[in-house]
Amino acid sequence: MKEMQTNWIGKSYGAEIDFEITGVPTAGQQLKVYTTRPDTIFGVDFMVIAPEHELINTITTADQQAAVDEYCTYVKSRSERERQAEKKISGCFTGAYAINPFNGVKIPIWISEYVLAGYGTGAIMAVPCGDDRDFKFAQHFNIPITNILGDAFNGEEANSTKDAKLHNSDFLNGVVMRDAIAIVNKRLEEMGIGIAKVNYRMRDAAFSRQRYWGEPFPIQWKNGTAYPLTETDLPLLLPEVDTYSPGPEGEGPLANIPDWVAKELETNTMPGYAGSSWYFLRYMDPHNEQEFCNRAVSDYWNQVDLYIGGTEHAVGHLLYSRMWTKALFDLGHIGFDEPFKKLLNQGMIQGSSRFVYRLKGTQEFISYGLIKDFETVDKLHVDVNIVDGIELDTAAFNKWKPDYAGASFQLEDGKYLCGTEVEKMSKSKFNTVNPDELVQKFGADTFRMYEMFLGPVEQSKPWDTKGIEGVHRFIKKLWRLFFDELKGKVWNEEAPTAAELKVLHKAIKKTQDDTERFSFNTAVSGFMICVNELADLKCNKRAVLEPLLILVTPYAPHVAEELWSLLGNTSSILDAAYPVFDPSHVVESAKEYPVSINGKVRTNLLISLDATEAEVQELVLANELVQKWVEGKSLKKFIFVKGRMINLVI
RNA sequence: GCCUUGGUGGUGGAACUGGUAGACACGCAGGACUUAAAAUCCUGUUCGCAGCAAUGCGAGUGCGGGUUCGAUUCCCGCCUGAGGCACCA
Repeated sequence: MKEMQTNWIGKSYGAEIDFEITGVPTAGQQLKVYTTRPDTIFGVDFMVIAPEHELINTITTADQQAAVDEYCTYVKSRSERERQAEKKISGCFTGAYAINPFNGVKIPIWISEYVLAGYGTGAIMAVPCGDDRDFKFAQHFNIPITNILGDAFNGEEANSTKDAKLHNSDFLNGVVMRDAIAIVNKRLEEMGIGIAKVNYRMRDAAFSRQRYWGEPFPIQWKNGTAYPLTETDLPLLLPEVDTYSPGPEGEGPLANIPDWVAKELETNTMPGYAGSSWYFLRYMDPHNEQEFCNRAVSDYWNQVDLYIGGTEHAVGHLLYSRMWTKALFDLGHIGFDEPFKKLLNQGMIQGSSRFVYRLKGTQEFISYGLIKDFETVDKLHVDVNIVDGIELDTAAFNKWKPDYAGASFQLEDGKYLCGTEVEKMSKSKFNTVNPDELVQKFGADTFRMYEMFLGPVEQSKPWDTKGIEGVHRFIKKLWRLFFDELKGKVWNEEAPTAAELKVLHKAIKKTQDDTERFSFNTAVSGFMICVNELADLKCNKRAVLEPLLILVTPYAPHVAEELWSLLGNTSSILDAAYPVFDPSHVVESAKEYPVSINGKVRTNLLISLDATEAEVQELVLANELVQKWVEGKSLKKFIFVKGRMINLVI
């Protein structure tokens, strides 16, 4: 996550260096390159400039003019996509040379599309022995390679290390590369031909959307120039509209409002992250007419405790939110420079897709197990709702789409079997399931709890309703502790027993711990255990059930609230005090210890937790089964971990 | 190619600091209630071998090694799934 953000920002430390250019029609020109490795300056064997670089026009020699023109035309003919996809090595020599400022060596200047115009200066110094791309380029065009790495360079592939000692590097010989960077930078600055520089990756982040729902820009256009509204005209509110359809010529819906257009107001609106980057601050002080949030108020509420979001927000919402917060912090408007205390990445619920295989050019469908016998089949997504497991309902398939009305099938064992794949859930993949049906059948609480019960929140997994019955049974069982189908109300005001209090307080502890560490699936299983045990104890006592309901509330809020009110409570369960764990209810006096002999469990012994190690050893050795194993051998070691286990080494 | 993660029964998963692997649930099998079904309840369910049985023995957390009295957990090497990054000099 942090790495994604780091990559997105793309901060790099390097240097800009000016090189004299020689052997060209127009004298006195300089080539400015950006490099993160000034230490490798004695290994520069050629320069590369981007095909869009402006120097091309003035440094290309007459001899090379035709070749350069041809190359630039070729590059223009290739789309961005092509350039990304097929990474062909291509380039062209300009005929010009740069001069290495330290040793006067003439360095040929090449053009290649592997250098991007938009980053750094659009020009690089190429060091083939230290950079993979430069190395491949040099090999491809037979450019001699200078080795400044000594034994660290094998001549077969580039080595990008910073830890080697420099060779062939004049005043840097023997210096570790990492340390040489600062030395070179200092020299360059003294010579007035270079400067240490931090670079960022530029992003095309359009802060503008052609839609209605977003903050309107307080911008007014006059003769094609944008002017900000004066402060007295703020806030600028979205106008009421009847329709959200796009404006003429693909503009935003605001372009449909005559009044808005007449005032020449900007018709685009701000993107989602404009408001979502700081709305949590406004929530703290929503009615403040003077400022976005009073400092005393934000000091009181402080940071957001928990941010739950998928990784897709890493470089979207989360990153911008952090940036805005840092800016507001620097300006002194808030007292913290990170918006969120804690981050939780929930996993994605994926879809489980099903496929059918159509013989090319026909309406004949081949069952999954048979497709290897055919050469050309089309693999097509099929609606998961007409597939039972992996068996296709062929009649439903015929009805699914008009095209398939006349489809025929090649079956295996009388069935048409589908292929499967786990993918992102998507309508286009026909693997979506509608939660409404499940909510209608089982209720929202069951649905909610089942999602939690599926497994750890941060894990992605395919949606599968196989176990939902179990959660639903649990909720019904919880209900039956209060109301019996035949007898009606069964809950009572009797005083709880020690055993019942133990069950309750075990549950309080477990829910607390598991919720704290976002282990919702195990918390749900804890509730199941608690309800199972209370049912076994036939406990229908209010004194136990009421606290349990409060624990359950975040997990099954509707049922909890309903039962809470049926118990006669007049205020919401959301306002009830959270139960306090009392360890005295769950203390054990004895433990059923597993007794291992050489690491294998051979028996269990119930032993008091008060017993000393010597007493335990005596008890264990007296045991018949243990004696059988120990017989004839000597006890080498006795391991006793109080409250855990016993191990005998013989 | 680089980085981050995961791999445990038929299935989803549990085991929090190295201490009884498989909690809880699904599914399956058998049983109770019922004219029947639904609902509910009870019993069993990692695999293999032996036994009428209670039970016993052995193997077992992707694979191969190591550390340890003891490893799903720690270390080394490998296989494999998922996600992200990738001409950024």
